Amino acid sequence: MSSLEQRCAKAGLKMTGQRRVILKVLGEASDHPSVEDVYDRAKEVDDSISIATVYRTLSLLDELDMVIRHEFQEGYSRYEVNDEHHHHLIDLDTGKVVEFQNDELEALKEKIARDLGYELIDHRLELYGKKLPKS
Amino acid sequence: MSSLEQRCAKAGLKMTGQRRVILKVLGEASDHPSVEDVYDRAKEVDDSISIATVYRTLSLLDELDMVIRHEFQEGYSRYEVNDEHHHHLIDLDTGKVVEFQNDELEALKEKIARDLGYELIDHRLELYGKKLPKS
DNA sequence: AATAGACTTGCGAAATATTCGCATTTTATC
DNA sequence: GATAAAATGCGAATATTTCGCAAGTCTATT
Repeated sequence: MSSLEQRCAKAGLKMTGQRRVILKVLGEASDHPSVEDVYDRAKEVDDSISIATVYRTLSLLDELDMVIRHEFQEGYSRYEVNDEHHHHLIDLDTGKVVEFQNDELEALKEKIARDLGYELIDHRLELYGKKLPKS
Repeated sequence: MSSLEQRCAKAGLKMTGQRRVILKVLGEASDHPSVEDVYDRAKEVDDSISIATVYRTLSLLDELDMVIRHEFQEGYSRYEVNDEHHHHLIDLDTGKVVEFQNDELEALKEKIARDLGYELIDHRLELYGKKLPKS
């Protein structure tokens, strides 16, 4: 049983064939698949799966905080498994997504929120850039 | 002629009654109106205006960099005039949007992008928080 | 291993947000 | 004022996501 399946069980979700497939797809994805992407990959394993189930499952996983839903200004959502905290830099020429993490940034965000009188619950940061010529 | 109208003229856009109304609505907004909001406010001035025109105008203004389009994870877009650079903290209890600016943050973002080998073209940062009890 | 009952699924329809085609109107320019 | 290009309104089309419901499946309990 995968770690994702365990977390689902702990949340009281029934482990159906469709959910197992979707969790497998998510666990194996190294990109940030859209709902359609997840649907396509899941269909390769179980052709009978419906896109409504993919939507419903991803919503559930999002509520459980097991995945992160992104809206990279494309008009649709992309998902990734929520394990290590990080942010994204989107290459404006290729669409490639680079992940990064920065402790100084984390501290600064906390401080900004606190200074505004707020407890920081969540946040999102996206950088959009173009590749620099190698120097 | 408002400053927004001037910028439109400079871009070669024709100044129609509808555009004038939409620009006025945007210029007077102190919140972050959705397309529907802009449409409603514009209709109070000119009842014949169509929502398609509002969509088209906002898209144009976005391309011209005269407005900023936000997607605060609500399933629709909100707009604001692009004057002073700033970011947003969204109050999770009330939905209120607090604007802020932080130079240290700006410098850090530039540095992160550069270290990853990218020129920073654009970025977005949103903090989501809950109000701290006054101490 | 049969059963109950709640949960889940697939399907198509519906809801939402946004874009588009096209005939008509308006604008800026001459 | 005539002209060409641009903009508008309308309704239809698209795209993404949600929903209702009948049928199927899972888990716990006999």
